[in-house]
Amino acid sequence: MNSKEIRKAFIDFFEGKGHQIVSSAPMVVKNDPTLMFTNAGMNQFKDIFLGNQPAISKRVADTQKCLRVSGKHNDLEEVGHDTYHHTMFEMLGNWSFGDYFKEEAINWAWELLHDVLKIPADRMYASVFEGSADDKLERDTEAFDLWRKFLPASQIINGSKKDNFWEMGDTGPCGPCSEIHVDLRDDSDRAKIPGQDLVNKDNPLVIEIWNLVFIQYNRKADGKLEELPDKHVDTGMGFERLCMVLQGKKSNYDTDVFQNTIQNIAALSNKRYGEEQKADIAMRVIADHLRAISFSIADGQLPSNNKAGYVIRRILRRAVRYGYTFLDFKEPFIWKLVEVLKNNMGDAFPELISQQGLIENVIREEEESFLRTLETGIRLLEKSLPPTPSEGGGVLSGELAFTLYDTFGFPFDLTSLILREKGLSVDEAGFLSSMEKQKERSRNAAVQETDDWVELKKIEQVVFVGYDQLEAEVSISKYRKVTQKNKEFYHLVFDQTPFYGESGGQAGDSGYIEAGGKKTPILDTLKENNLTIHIAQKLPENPAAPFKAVVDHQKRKMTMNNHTATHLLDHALREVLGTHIEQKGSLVNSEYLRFDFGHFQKVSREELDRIQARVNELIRENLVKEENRSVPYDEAKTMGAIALFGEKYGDRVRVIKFGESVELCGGTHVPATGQIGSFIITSESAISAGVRRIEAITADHAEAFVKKHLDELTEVKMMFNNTQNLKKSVEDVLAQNNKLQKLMEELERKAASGIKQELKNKVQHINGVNIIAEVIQLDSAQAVKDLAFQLKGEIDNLFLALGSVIGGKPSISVMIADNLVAEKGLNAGAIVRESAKEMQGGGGGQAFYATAGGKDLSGLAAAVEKAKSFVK
RNA sequence: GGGGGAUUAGCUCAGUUGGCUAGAGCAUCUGCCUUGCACGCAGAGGGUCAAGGGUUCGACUCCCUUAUUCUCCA
Repeated sequence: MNSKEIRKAFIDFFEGKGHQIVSSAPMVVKNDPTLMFTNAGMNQFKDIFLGNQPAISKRVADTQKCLRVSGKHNDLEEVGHDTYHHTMFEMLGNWSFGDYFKEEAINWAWELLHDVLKIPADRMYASVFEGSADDKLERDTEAFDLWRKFLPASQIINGSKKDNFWEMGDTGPCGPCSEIHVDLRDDSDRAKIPGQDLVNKDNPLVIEIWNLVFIQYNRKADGKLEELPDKHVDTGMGFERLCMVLQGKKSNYDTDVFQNTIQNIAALSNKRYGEEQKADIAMRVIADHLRAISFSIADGQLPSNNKAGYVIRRILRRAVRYGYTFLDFKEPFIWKLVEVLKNNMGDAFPELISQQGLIENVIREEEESFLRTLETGIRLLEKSLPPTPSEGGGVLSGELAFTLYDTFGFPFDLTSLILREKGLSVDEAGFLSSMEKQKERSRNAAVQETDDWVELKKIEQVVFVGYDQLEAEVSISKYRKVTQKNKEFYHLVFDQTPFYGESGGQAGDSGYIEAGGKKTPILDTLKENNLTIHIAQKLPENPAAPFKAVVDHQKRKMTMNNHTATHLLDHALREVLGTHIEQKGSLVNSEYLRFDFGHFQKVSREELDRIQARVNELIRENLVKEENRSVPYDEAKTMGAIALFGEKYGDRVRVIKFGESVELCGGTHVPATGQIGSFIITSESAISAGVRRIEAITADHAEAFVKKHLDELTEVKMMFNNTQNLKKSVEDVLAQNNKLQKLMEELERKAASGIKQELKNKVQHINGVNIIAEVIQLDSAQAVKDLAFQLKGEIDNLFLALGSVIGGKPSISVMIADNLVAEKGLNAGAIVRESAKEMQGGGGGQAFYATAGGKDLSGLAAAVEKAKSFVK
C-alpha cells in the first residue's frame, strides 16, 4: 500500500464507524499563548475537553499536521540523525466526546491494524497503565481484559505513570492510556530477545505506533483526581510510522512519504542515498524540513525574525546548513523541491497546490539571504582566527565563537568544522557557558507568574453580545492575577461580554465595567482559544457583584470603519490587480488598517490610485451590511465568500457581505459603508518575497491627513504670494538657490585666495623656516582648515599660526611642514595646547596640524604670538 | 519580551585610543583608443557618514534618545 492508500484506509475505516471526518487544523496556532504550533492531534479539540466549547459531533476522526520544534516536544536536533524523528508529521486520530469508551476504542484499533491492514498479531504489543499509589489508582484491568481477547497475556505489558498516564497540563482532563507497539525486527533478532523486553526502550525497530487515551479524570489544583461525568477517547497514530510498518521498511525515510524527495535531493547533489552516512543524514534533514517549512508557509506563517516566524526560519536554515556542509550546495536549491512535495501530498493537502508559487519564492529568498549570512560569517571568522598551534595557539575562544553565533547568526558547528579543517579548535565549554548566560538573562526577563483561576460562577461558554450592543449587564465568571516584571494585573472572564477580544487581526476593545458607581477600566481584551479575557489593572471591590460593561464607543466605531474598509480594499484589489490576490495578514485598530497580500510585484502608483478611488466609490454607494451569523461552510463557499488559508473554520460560519464583497469574518463592521466617510492609502511596501503591504486610514484620520497636507500647501503658497503655479515657483527658487550657492562658493574662494595672497606676502624667513603668524577674518573652521592645507602645499618649510574668531569664540590653528616636524621635532598639538592658555582654552591634534579653541577673545593675538615663539 | 550588532557615494563595503582636507571596487558621465566576451586608458560628477540631542578646541569615531534592519535567547 502506498501512503495515499494508507491515509485513505484510516479515514474510510472510521467514517464507517459513524465518525465525522474533519479537516486538519492549521499547523500554526493562533490565540493560544502556551502553544505556537499544533503539536498533537487533540490541539484543535482542546476547548471541548476543557469545557469551554460544546462538541461539534460525538465521534470525530482526522489526519492532523503537527510540528514539534519548540517547548516540551522539541525534536529538532534529533531529526535526520536517526530514522524516526520528524519536525512535521501527520497524526491520525479518532475521538469520542462523551460517547464510546475503552471497549470500542480498543476493538476498533485492533480491527483496523490486524483485520484491515494485516499486521501480524505476534508482532504487536499493548501496554496498559500499571496503577499509581500516589494517585490511589489501580491497574487498568479494564483495558487489560479487553486486549486479552486479541493478545496473549505475554504481549500485554504494564506501563508506568510516565508512559501510560496522560495529562494535558498540571491541571485539567487526564486519564490512563494504552499504547500499541510493533516489533519490526528480523526473525533471528526476535528469537534472541523477546519483543516485550524492548517496548519503550528506544529501540528504533520496536516502536509505538498508536496511543489510545482514555480521559476519565479531572486533575484539580490540589493534585487530587475526580471522576469526569463525560468520558472521552483521544487517540493518535503516527502516520509515517504506520507507513513504515505496512511497507516493510526499517526507516520512516524509506517509505514513499520521503523517498521521492530524497531521490530528488540525491540527483541535485550528484550523490546517492545510502552510500555515505553524513550525506544521508543531510538528505533526511532536508526532506523533513522541506515539509515543515512548506506547510507553515501555506498556513500563512512566513519566516521572520521573531516568535513562530523565527522558528520556521531556523528550521529552514538548518536544512540549508546541512546541504551546504555535507552536500556541497552553495546555491539555493530547496525551493526546487516544493514541486516534488506538491506532487506527493497535494491531493491530501490542497493548500500546497494553491500556494506553490509563494512557497517557492519565500524559500528561495530565505536561502539566498542565509547563504549571504554564511559568507559574512566565514569572512569574520577568518579575520579572527587564532594563531596556529606551532605559534603556541590553536584554540578560538568560546566567547568569540558565541559572538559569531549570537550577533551574526553563524552556526557553531560550522565554526568548529572550519577550524578543524585548518588544524585549529574552539573552546566549546566557553561557548556553552556564554549561551547559558544569555538564556539566564532571557528567562529572568520573561518571567510571568500566572495564578490559578478563581471561579465565581460556572458557565458553559462565554457569550459574545458585542455585535449588537456595546453595553451589557455582566458578571465575572472567573479571574486570575498575572505578575510580570513587578507589575500586576488581572485577567477577568465574564459570563457574557460586549468586548471584542483581539482576533482575526482586529484589535481588542477597551472600556470599563461599573458597579456601585465605581468604574474599573478594561485596558484591553484578548482571546485565549475560545476564552475572552479582559485585562484590568486591579480587581473590582466586589468581584461577585453584577456589573455594567461599557465598550469605548468612539474607539470601537473607528475600528469598525477600518475593518469594513479592509474588506472593501480586498475587493478592490481583486478588481484592479486580479483574483490571485490572497490575504496574508491583516491588522485593524482604531488608528489605521494594514493589509498584507500575495502579489508578485510592486503595486504601481496608477494602480494604487485606482484601488483607492474604487474603495471610496464603494463607500459612497453606502452599501448596507448583510450579516449572517450561521451559514453552513459549504453554502458560504458557493456564495463566493473569501476564506483564508491558515484559518480553521467550523461547520457554520459568519458571513459578512457589502455589495459584492463577501467574506468569512468574525469581526465587527459598520451598518453601512457611508459611515467610513473617506479612505486614503498611506503606504505600499514589500514585507517579504511575493508579499506586499498596504496601509490606509479612514474617516476622521483621513480627514485630518488631508487637512494637514492642504494646510501645508496653503502655507507654502502664501510664502510665494499665492502664485498661480506653485510647482514652477519652487523649481525656480531651487534653481536660483543652486546658482547662488555656486556664486557664493566662488566668492568665498576668491576671498580666501585674497587672504591667502596677503598671508603669502607676510611670510617671515627665519633660520630657513617660512613663518606666517596672523589673525584673519574667516569664521568657519572648515575654511581655515582649507586655507592651511593650501598654504602647506604652496610654501616649503612652512610654519603657520592662524588666529580667527569662529562662532564668537577665539580659535587658533597651527600647520607645520612635514619635514620640520621630522627634523626639528616640532609638534603642532603641543604648541597649540600651550598657546591656547593665553585665551583660556585648550586643544590638540596631530603633529603637523592642530587646532585649539578658547574663551577669552582678548587673548587671541597673544596666543598667535606665543605659537610663533616656538619656532624662533 | 530581553541581549548583541549594523546603518558611510546609485550598489557592495573599508575607515585602527576622537585629529591623515571622508576612501576603494562596481555603476554613471566626459574624452581618447577602438570594437573578441567584465574591452582598455585618462579624467569628472556623486556623501546632512540613518535622524535628533549631548560631551569636546575638534565627532563618521564617545554618550543618550528615536527609526529601520540583522541576529541570538525566551
